[in-house]
Amino acid sequence: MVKELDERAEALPDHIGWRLWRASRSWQAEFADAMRAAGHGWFSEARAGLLGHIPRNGTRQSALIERAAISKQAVQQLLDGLEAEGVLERLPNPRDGRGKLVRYTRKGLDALRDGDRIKLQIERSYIDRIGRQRFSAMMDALRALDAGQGDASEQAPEST
Amino acid sequence: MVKELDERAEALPDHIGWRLWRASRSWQAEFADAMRAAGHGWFSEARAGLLGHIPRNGTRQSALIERAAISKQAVQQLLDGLEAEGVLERLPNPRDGRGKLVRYTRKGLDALRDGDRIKLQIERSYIDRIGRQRFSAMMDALRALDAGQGDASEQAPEST
DNA sequence: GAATATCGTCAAGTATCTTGACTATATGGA
DNA sequence: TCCATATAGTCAAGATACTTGACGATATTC
Repeated sequence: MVKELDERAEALPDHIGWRLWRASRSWQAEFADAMRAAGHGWFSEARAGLLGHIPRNGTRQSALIERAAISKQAVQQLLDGLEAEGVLERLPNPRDGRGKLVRYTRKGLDALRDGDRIKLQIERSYIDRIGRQRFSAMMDALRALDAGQGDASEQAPEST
Repeated sequence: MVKELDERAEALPDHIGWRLWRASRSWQAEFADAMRAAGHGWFSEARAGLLGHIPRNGTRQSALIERAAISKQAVQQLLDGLEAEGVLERLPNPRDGRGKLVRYTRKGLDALRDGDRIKLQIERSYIDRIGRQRFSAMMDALRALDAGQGDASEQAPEST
């Protein structure tokens, strides 16, 4: 092994963007691993990002497009995949002949239930690691930040 | 416009994973936009993720592969792109005929300097929005979380 | 009912990753 | 000194997650 000078204390980032990125990636990876381990092999982070915008009672596909910060074609492709996996289904919108409604299948709802359980487990592990007070302070700050931005959707608890 | 019942208060997520994801995405987008606006049109989030692992004094390519949590081929492809953009250069490692050293070009160092400036601007805007105390509490919690995980690299301030 | 906007789809291309196979060099003994 | 094995990097092919552009069908508006 060639160990040399470039190997000494190489300074790595420590700013809010880096920390958020690390924490987010870590959470995503942990969650996705647990979901796949729970039998939801179709789960991916991109799909999770979309599912997070689909409430349990379903939504119009066009509403989804407004919310997710990606192109409508990307939304459609993700929906295609999720529909093919049997997680979601698309129905014609009885009130708009152009539109479609997206809703969870039984399989999708099962996944949401497992997802809720896993989220609580991860949250507990975080609280164990850094303490309830620090955890709460972090959530508080993150909520406050998000409230300040607001690209449309701002609401209360639920879903993936 | 067809406004119907599915349009009422659709519950959206509010758990730590969602909040981290939102905050991280928001920061990344703001930073990348500012970088591109500053003339660094080659900048992307994936590239930023790699650059964050390259200290200002350069590194061995293989050290980079250990740090970034992606395959060596992915690292190589990102390096190919960054080298083609003239942001980085790869030199033979004089102490290891197999290896290469990665270091910033003048253009790369200029980008790092602008990046530092932009990071400070974003940080200030965050502090303005949620207050210094909440901001510090958030950083503290994020650092504590990261320290608990540790996939190798843990160090002090610097770089993208 | 004609102009315009919205909803969804199809097609094609790009960025960012993956795994597998391979070459070249280094290292650590017999 | 030579051989076995590990390490550093590359090449090729493919998957996933996006993008923009073009389009048809239905709604809305005047």
